[in-house]
Amino acid sequence: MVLVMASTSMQEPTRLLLTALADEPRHGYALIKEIGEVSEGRVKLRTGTLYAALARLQQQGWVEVTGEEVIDGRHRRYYALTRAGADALAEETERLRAAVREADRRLQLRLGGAGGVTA
Amino acid sequence: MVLVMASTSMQEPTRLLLTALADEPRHGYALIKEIGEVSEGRVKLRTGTLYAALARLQQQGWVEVTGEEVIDGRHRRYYALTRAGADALAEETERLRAAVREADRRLQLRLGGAGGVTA
DNA sequence: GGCTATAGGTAAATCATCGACATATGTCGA
DNA sequence: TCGACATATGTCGATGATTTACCTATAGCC
Repeated sequence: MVLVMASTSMQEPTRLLLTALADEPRHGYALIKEIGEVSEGRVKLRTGTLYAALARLQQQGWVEVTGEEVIDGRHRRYYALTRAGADALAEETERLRAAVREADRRLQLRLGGAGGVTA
Repeated sequence: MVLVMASTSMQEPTRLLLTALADEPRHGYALIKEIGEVSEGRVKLRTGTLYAALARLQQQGWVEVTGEEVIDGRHRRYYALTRAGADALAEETERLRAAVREADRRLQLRLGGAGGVTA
Protein backbone atom coordinates (compact mmCIF):
# COMPACT_ATOMS: atom_id res chain seq x y z
CA MET A 1 0.00 0.00 0.00
CA VAL A 2 1.21 3.45 -0.86
CA LEU A 3 0.49 6.37 1.38
CA VAL A 4 0.79 9.83 -0.12
CA MET A 5 1.09 12.62 2.40
CA ALA A 6 -0.72 15.84 1.73
CA SER A 7 1.76 18.27 3.22
CA THR A 8 -0.53 21.21 2.68
CA SER A 9 -4.20 21.20 1.94
CA MET A 10 -5.37 21.74 -1.61
CA GLN A 11 -6.69 25.05 -2.83
CA GLU A 12 -10.33 25.88 -3.45
CA PRO A 13 -10.43 25.45 -7.26
CA THR A 14 -8.83 22.01 -6.94
CA ARG A 15 -11.21 21.02 -4.17
CA LEU A 16 -14.24 22.15 -6.16
CA LEU A 17 -12.91 20.22 -9.13
CA LEU A 18 -12.73 16.99 -7.14
CA THR A 19 -16.15 17.71 -5.66
CA ALA A 20 -17.67 18.26 -9.11
CA LEU A 21 -16.25 14.92 -10.23
CA ALA A 22 -17.28 13.06 -7.09
CA ASP A 23 -20.72 11.87 -8.17
CA GLU A 24 -20.11 11.13 -11.85
CA PRO A 25 -17.60 11.68 -14.71
CA ARG A 26 -17.79 15.01 -16.51
CA HIS A 27 -16.01 16.76 -19.35
CA GLY A 28 -14.04 19.99 -18.96
CA TYR A 29 -16.58 22.53 -20.04
CA ALA A 30 -19.27 20.87 -17.93
CA LEU A 31 -16.95 21.10 -14.92
CA ILE A 32 -16.58 24.84 -15.36
CA LYS A 33 -20.35 25.30 -15.38
CA GLU A 34 -20.85 22.84 -12.55
CA ILE A 35 -18.35 24.62 -10.33
CA GLY A 36 -19.92 27.96 -11.14
CA GLU A 37 -23.28 26.64 -9.97
CA VAL A 38 -22.05 24.79 -6.89
CA SER A 39 -20.20 27.88 -5.66
CA GLU A 40 -23.26 30.02 -6.40
CA GLY A 41 -21.45 31.97 -9.10
CA ARG A 42 -18.55 32.81 -6.80
CA VAL A 43 -15.92 30.71 -8.52
CA LYS A 44 -15.48 31.01 -12.27
CA LEU A 45 -12.88 28.38 -13.03
CA ARG A 46 -10.54 29.47 -15.83
CA THR A 47 -9.58 27.01 -18.50
CA GLY A 48 -5.95 27.57 -17.61
CA THR A 49 -6.66 26.45 -14.05
CA LEU A 50 -8.92 23.61 -15.13
CA TYR A 51 -6.70 21.81 -17.60
CA ALA A 52 -3.56 22.40 -15.57
CA ALA A 53 -5.30 20.97 -12.51
CA LEU A 54 -6.70 18.00 -14.45
CA ALA A 55 -3.22 17.20 -15.77
CA ARG A 56 -1.71 17.50 -12.31
CA LEU A 57 -4.44 15.38 -10.70
CA GLN A 58 -4.05 12.71 -13.36
CA GLN A 59 -0.34 12.50 -12.59
CA GLN A 60 -1.25 12.25 -8.92
CA GLY A 61 -3.58 9.37 -9.68
CA TRP A 62 -6.66 11.17 -8.37
CA VAL A 63 -8.32 11.71 -11.75
CA GLU A 64 -8.44 9.62 -14.92
CA VAL A 65 -9.88 9.95 -18.42
CA THR A 66 -12.77 7.53 -18.80
CA GLY A 67 -13.86 8.24 -22.35
CA GLU A 68 -14.25 10.59 -25.28
CA GLU A 69 -17.09 11.34 -27.61
CA VAL A 70 -18.09 13.75 -30.35
CA ILE A 71 -21.42 15.52 -30.02
CA ASP A 72 -22.45 17.71 -32.98
CA GLY A 73 -18.85 17.91 -34.12
CA ARG A 74 -17.70 19.00 -30.69
CA HIS A 75 -15.10 16.93 -28.96
CA ARG A 76 -15.70 15.91 -25.36
CA ARG A 77 -13.22 14.29 -23.04
CA TYR A 78 -14.60 12.79 -19.85
CA TYR A 79 -12.73 12.84 -16.56
CA ALA A 80 -13.54 10.80 -13.45
CA LEU A 81 -12.37 10.55 -9.85
CA THR A 82 -10.32 7.47 -9.08
CA ARG A 83 -10.78 5.60 -5.82
CA ALA A 84 -7.67 7.40 -4.49
CA GLY A 85 -9.19 10.72 -5.56
CA ALA A 86 -12.41 9.98 -3.73
CA ASP A 87 -10.46 9.01 -0.63
CA ALA A 88 -8.45 12.22 -0.83
CA LEU A 89 -11.62 14.31 -1.15
CA ALA A 90 -13.15 12.48 1.80
CA GLU A 91 -10.08 13.17 3.94
CA GLU A 92 -9.98 16.80 2.89
CA THR A 93 -13.66 17.10 3.75
CA GLU A 94 -13.00 15.74 7.24
CA ARG A 95 -10.22 18.29 7.74
CA LEU A 96 -12.57 21.06 6.63
CA ARG A 97 -15.29 19.82 8.95
CA ALA A 98 -12.86 20.08 11.87
CA ALA A 99 -11.73 23.53 10.69
CA VAL A 100 -15.34 24.73 10.58
CA ARG A 101 -15.98 23.44 14.10
CA GLU A 102 -12.88 25.17 15.44
CA ALA A 103 -13.62 28.48 13.73
CA ASP A 104 -17.18 28.42 15.04
CA ARG A 105 -15.96 27.67 18.55
CA ARG A 106 -13.42 30.50 18.59
CA LEU A 107 -15.70 33.06 17.01
CA GLN A 108 -18.20 32.17 19.72
CA LEU A 109 -15.55 32.65 22.43
CA ARG A 110 -14.75 36.02 20.90
CA LEU A 111 -18.35 37.16 21.26
CA GLY A 112 -18.57 35.79 24.77
CA GLY A 113 -15.30 37.29 25.97
CA ALA A 114 -15.88 40.69 24.41
CA GLY A 115 -17.99 41.67 27.36
CA GLY A 116 -21.36 41.90 25.71
CA VAL A 117 -23.36 39.86 23.28
CA THR A 118 -25.74 42.84 23.04
CA ALA A 119 -28.54 40.40 22.49
CA MET B 1 -17.49 52.07 3.01
CA VAL B 2 -15.02 49.96 1.14
CA LEU B 3 -15.91 46.48 0.05
CA VAL B 4 -13.05 44.18 -0.76
CA MET B 5 -13.98 41.20 -2.88
CA ALA B 6 -12.28 37.92 -2.18
CA SER B 7 -11.91 36.71 -5.74
CA THR B 8 -10.58 33.39 -4.62
CA SER B 9 -10.92 31.86 -1.23
CA MET B 10 -7.99 32.12 1.15
CA GLN B 11 -5.54 29.28 1.58
CA GLU B 12 -5.30 26.98 4.55
CA PRO B 13 -2.40 28.64 6.42
CA THR B 14 -4.13 32.01 6.19
CA ARG B 15 -7.42 30.52 7.36
CA LEU B 16 -5.76 28.79 10.32
CA LEU B 17 -4.06 32.07 11.17
CA LEU B 18 -7.38 33.92 11.34
CA THR B 19 -8.87 31.03 13.30
CA ALA B 20 -6.03 31.09 15.82
CA LEU B 21 -6.58 34.83 16.32
CA ALA B 22 -10.36 34.57 16.52
CA ASP B 23 -10.75 34.10 20.28
CA GLU B 24 -7.97 36.35 21.54
CA PRO B 25 -4.83 38.27 20.47
CA ARG B 26 -1.63 36.28 20.20
CA HIS B 27 2.00 36.91 19.28
CA GLY B 28 3.77 35.32 16.30
CA TYR B 29 5.51 32.44 17.98
CA ALA B 30 2.37 31.53 19.92
CA LEU B 31 0.44 31.46 16.62
CA ILE B 32 2.85 28.92 15.15
CA LYS B 33 2.39 26.63 18.14
CA GLU B 34 -1.36 27.22 18.25
CA ILE B 35 -1.80 26.32 14.59
CA GLY B 36 0.34 23.24 15.01
CA GLU B 37 -1.98 22.07 17.80
CA VAL B 38 -5.26 23.03 16.13
CA SER B 39 -4.32 21.17 12.95
CA GLU B 40 -3.20 18.17 15.03
CA GLY B 41 0.41 18.60 13.96
CA ARG B 42 -0.50 18.58 10.27
CA VAL B 43 0.35 22.22 9.57
CA LYS B 44 3.70 23.54 10.72
CA LEU B 45 3.46 27.22 9.85
CA ARG B 46 6.82 28.64 8.74
CA THR B 47 7.91 32.06 9.89
CA GLY B 48 8.13 33.15 6.28
CA THR B 49 4.48 32.28 5.80
CA LEU B 50 3.46 33.75 9.14
CA TYR B 51 4.98 37.21 8.94
CA ALA B 52 4.20 37.62 5.26
CA ALA B 53 0.59 36.67 5.97
CA LEU B 54 0.37 38.96 9.00
CA ALA B 55 1.70 41.88 6.94
CA ARG B 56 -0.75 41.14 4.14
CA LEU B 57 -3.69 40.75 6.51
CA GLN B 58 -2.82 44.01 8.25
CA GLN B 59 -2.87 45.82 4.91
CA GLN B 60 -6.21 44.17 4.23
CA GLY B 61 -7.53 45.47 7.54
CA TRP B 62 -8.26 42.01 8.91
CA VAL B 63 -5.50 41.97 11.51
CA GLU B 64 -4.00 44.69 13.69
CA VAL B 65 -1.19 44.99 16.22
CA THR B 66 -2.69 45.52 19.66
CA GLY B 67 0.40 45.73 21.78
CA GLU B 68 4.00 44.81 22.48
CA GLU B 69 5.81 43.65 25.56
CA VAL B 70 9.15 42.29 26.64
CA ILE B 71 9.19 39.06 28.64
CA ASP B 72 12.59 37.94 29.92
CA GLY B 73 14.37 40.06 27.34
CA ARG B 74 12.27 38.57 24.55
CA HIS B 75 10.25 40.89 22.46
CA ARG B 76 6.60 39.99 21.85
CA ARG B 77 4.28 41.66 19.37
CA TYR B 78 0.59 40.90 19.75
CA TYR B 79 -1.74 40.59 16.79
CA ALA B 80 -5.55 40.59 16.90
CA LEU B 81 -8.43 40.06 14.50
CA THR B 82 -10.31 43.22 13.58
CA ARG B 83 -14.08 43.23 13.26
CA ALA B 84 -13.65 42.97 9.48
CA GLY B 85 -11.31 40.03 10.00
CA ALA B 86 -13.83 38.22 12.18
CA ASP B 87 -16.55 38.87 9.58
CA ALA B 88 -14.29 37.53 6.84
CA LEU B 89 -13.54 34.39 8.85
CA ALA B 90 -17.25 33.89 9.54
CA GLU B 91 -18.05 34.19 5.83
CA GLU B 92 -15.25 31.85 4.87
CA THR B 93 -16.51 29.38 7.45
CA GLU B 94 -19.99 29.48 5.92
CA ARG B 95 -18.52 28.80 2.48
CA LEU B 96 -16.60 25.86 3.89
CA ARG B 97 -19.72 24.53 5.61
CA ALA B 98 -21.51 24.54 2.26
CA ALA B 99 -18.51 22.93 0.56
CA VAL B 100 -18.47 20.15 3.15
CA ARG B 101 -22.19 19.51 2.66
CA GLU B 102 -21.79 19.34 -1.11
CA ALA B 103 -18.77 17.04 -0.98
CA ASP B 104 -20.58 14.73 1.44
CA ARG B 105 -23.64 14.66 -0.80
CA ARG B 106 -21.70 13.82 -3.95
CA LEU B 107 -19.48 11.23 -2.32
CA GLN B 108 -22.69 9.62 -1.07
CA LEU B 109 -24.19 9.67 -4.58
CA ARG B 110 -21.01 8.05 -5.85
CA LEU B 111 -21.36 5.16 -3.46
CA GLY B 112 -25.05 4.78 -4.18
CA GLY B 113 -24.90 5.10 -7.93
CA ALA B 114 -21.88 2.90 -8.50
CA GLY B 115 -23.89 -0.21 -7.73
CA GLY B 116 -20.79 -1.47 -6.00
CA VAL B 117 -17.87 -0.03 -4.13
CA THR B 118 -15.36 -1.47 -6.58
CA ALA B 119 -13.99 1.24 -8.85
C1' DG C 1 30.63 25.06 24.54
C1' DG C 2 26.63 23.11 22.39
C1' DC C 3 21.69 22.18 22.19
C1' DT C 4 16.88 23.39 22.61
C1' DA C 5 13.08 26.62 23.19
C1' DT C 6 11.59 31.19 22.63
C1' DA C 7 11.06 35.37 19.73
C1' DG C 8 11.33 38.07 15.42
C1' DG C 9 12.48 38.50 10.69
C1' DT C 10 14.19 38.47 5.26
C1' DA C 11 15.06 36.57 0.39
C1' DA C 12 14.82 33.30 -3.26
C1' DA C 13 12.42 29.39 -5.13
C1' DT C 14 8.28 26.78 -5.88
C1' DC C 15 3.81 26.05 -7.58
C1' DA C 16 -1.32 26.71 -8.15
C1' DT C 17 -4.13 30.00 -10.10
C1' DC C 18 -5.28 33.77 -13.18
C1' DG C 19 -5.51 36.39 -17.47
C1' DA C 20 -4.87 36.43 -22.12
C1' DC C 21 -4.64 34.15 -26.22
C1' DA C 22 -5.54 30.37 -29.83
C1' DT C 23 -8.56 27.12 -32.28
C1' DA C 24 -12.87 25.16 -33.91
C1' DT C 25 -18.04 24.10 -34.49
C1' DG C 26 -23.20 25.19 -33.98
C1' DT C 27 -26.95 28.45 -33.50
C1' DC C 28 -29.52 32.57 -33.61
C1' DG C 29 -30.65 37.15 -35.03
C1' DA C 30 -29.79 41.35 -37.94
C1' DT D 1 -23.69 36.43 -44.54
C1' DC D 2 -21.85 38.57 -40.88
C1' DG D 3 -21.36 39.08 -36.02
C1' DA D 4 -22.22 37.54 -31.45
C1' DC D 5 -22.63 33.92 -28.24
C1' DA D 6 -22.49 29.19 -26.35
C1' DT D 7 -19.93 25.01 -26.58
C1' DA D 8 -15.45 22.66 -26.30
C1' DT D 9 -10.25 22.05 -25.51
C1' DG D 10 -6.12 23.75 -24.81
C1' DT D 11 -1.23 26.79 -24.17
C1' DC D 12 1.70 30.38 -22.10
C1' DG D 13 3.36 34.17 -19.25
C1' DA D 14 2.34 36.73 -15.03
C1' DT D 15 0.75 36.87 -10.30
C1' DG D 16 0.94 35.79 -5.62
C1' DA D 17 0.76 32.70 -1.38
C1' DT D 18 3.50 29.43 0.54
C1' DT D 19 7.85 26.93 1.31
C1' DT D 20 12.67 26.54 2.01
C1' DA D 21 16.50 28.39 3.67
C1' DC D 22 18.77 31.74 5.89
C1' DC D 23 19.68 35.43 9.72
C1' DT D 24 19.66 37.69 14.59
C1' DA D 25 19.13 37.35 19.63
C1' DT D 26 18.11 35.77 24.65
C1' DA D 27 17.31 32.11 28.30
C1' DG D 28 17.93 27.67 30.27
C1' DC D 29 19.90 23.15 30.54
C1' DC D 30 23.62 19.62 30.21
